Amino acid sequence: MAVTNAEIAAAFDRIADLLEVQQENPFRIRAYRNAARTVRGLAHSLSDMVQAGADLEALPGIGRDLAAKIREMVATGSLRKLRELEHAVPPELVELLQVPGLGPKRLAVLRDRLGIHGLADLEAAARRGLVRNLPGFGVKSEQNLLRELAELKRRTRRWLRAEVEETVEQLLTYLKGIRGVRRVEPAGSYRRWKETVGDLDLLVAAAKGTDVTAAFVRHEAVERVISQGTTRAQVVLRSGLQVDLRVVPQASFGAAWHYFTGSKGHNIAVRTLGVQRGLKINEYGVFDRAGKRIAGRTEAEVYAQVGLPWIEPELREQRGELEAAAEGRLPRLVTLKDIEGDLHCHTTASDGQEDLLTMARAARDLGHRYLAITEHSRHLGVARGLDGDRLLAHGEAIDRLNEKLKGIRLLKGVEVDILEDGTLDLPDEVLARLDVVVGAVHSAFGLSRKRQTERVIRAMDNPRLHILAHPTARLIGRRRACDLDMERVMDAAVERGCFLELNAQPQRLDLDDLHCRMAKERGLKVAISSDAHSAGQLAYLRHGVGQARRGWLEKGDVLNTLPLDGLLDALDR
DNA sequence: GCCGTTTTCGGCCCGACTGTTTTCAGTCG
Repeated sequence: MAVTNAEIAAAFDRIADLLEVQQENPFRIRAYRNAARTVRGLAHSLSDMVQAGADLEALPGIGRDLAAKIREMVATGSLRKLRELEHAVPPELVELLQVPGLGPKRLAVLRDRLGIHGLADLEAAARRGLVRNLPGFGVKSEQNLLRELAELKRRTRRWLRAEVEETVEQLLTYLKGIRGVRRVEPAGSYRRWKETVGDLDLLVAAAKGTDVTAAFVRHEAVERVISQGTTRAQVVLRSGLQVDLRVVPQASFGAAWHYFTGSKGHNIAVRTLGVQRGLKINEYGVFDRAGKRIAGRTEAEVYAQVGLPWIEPELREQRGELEAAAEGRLPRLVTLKDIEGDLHCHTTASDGQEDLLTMARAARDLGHRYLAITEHSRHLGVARGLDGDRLLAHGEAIDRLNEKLKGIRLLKGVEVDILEDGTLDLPDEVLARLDVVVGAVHSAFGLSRKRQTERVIRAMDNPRLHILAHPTARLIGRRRACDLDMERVMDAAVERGCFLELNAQPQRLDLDDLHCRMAKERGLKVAISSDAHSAGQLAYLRHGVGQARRGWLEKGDVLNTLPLDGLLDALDR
């Protein structure tokens, strides 16, 4: 089977880890990490690109050597260099790099002086008090290592972005209440709307002399303080979430916000543009050769100094946004306000929690002009899926409600199961009487790539199907994506006049950002849908819009930015 | 290992905090 981009990226990262343990040239290590990031962010399969004879060296951070390694990986499925390194370095040794506070230098000391080769060795040595006497270590670092080892066992999770939204709001409110604080904003991956966040980055602009970090670490939710200075503090909340706070003067706010929003790769690229113009860019501003600050109050000022327009945070992933900005072809990203309606939700008729009227009113309150009611079909027993008769009766109830409703139109729909052989779970004559047919895989997730791809394409062969829901069926952190040849699926959808969904449930966000970009390249419109199972969940659309924006989608790339008439035309296959 | 309107060699983003030092190295983001 063809090697995936993720596998190639993982191999490069693994090489970087191993080189790090060997204390290789840090720039060489960075080159591997940069390449891994580039590969991970590609919208095309490298296997296909190699087969098509594409110029790999045109990719950022890929030169002669790494291009050859990519071709080797595609041809053989593995890397000789990686095998040699794995042979030379004990695997447990690499795990030690995960311990916060332990880098390659101190790791080498532990290995050479105490023969430590893994987490268990380190714990035993620290407990016996052997670590404190090593050069560069002391009692404090020995204790810290023991605590980090304990932490490591219970931690190592990422958080769904949606999970930490409430915490963010609470912390922002708290920080704004501190005297002398002028402005508080989230930064980091949270601001870039990544589907998961590893920790939370918050930025504060404060008047001189305001002791923000002292007040911050006193917040009731803070369990432990990792570090605390005058301009920066890192804490762990009771929930286990790590929060990094930075404090800067107002004149530096834009530069700092840009810097702490990242991504790291984007920042480095912007700084490098600065260097080329004789400028130094840091979190305090943009400085000329004389060391005079010439910008920094706003992000736009910083970008302007390197000759670029302001770039939306969701695009700052070092995936071509700087080039697009330089050439004046940044996308005008879709916004929540562009959304005209929602094409996927459930009521008490299947596994939803609220009735038709409640859902309709809630959707109208969000400004929607239409809402498709898409109950499950009979095959999905656990969700009390509907058979044809119940579904048609439900449709009559929707018709009756539409006569009374003002300001919003309910569409008759279904989320019909795509069975293992690619047929749909309800007869065509039932589907023909609906406005919107959403099809979804809810079983046999583990089929081979070939069979899964054919299954989905066969479902789209049925002209009654309009939208393929949560195409990969992944659940972030819980169930991996189905193995689909997404390029083939998308090509097939375009040929057949089908659409793909971006399911906005926080644990799905399926299509993901890269898939959105693949769709856009093909002119395939995406439906951003809440899949709400309650009235409150209708607002989940914001998560979907965030993901869509990460995928460079514009208003015209999103199916449900169409007004009702246009939508019904588009659904007419 | 990458990369080039200063360069095909010699650079490679930059600052904060901690702990161990007694002026700084290591680590992190």
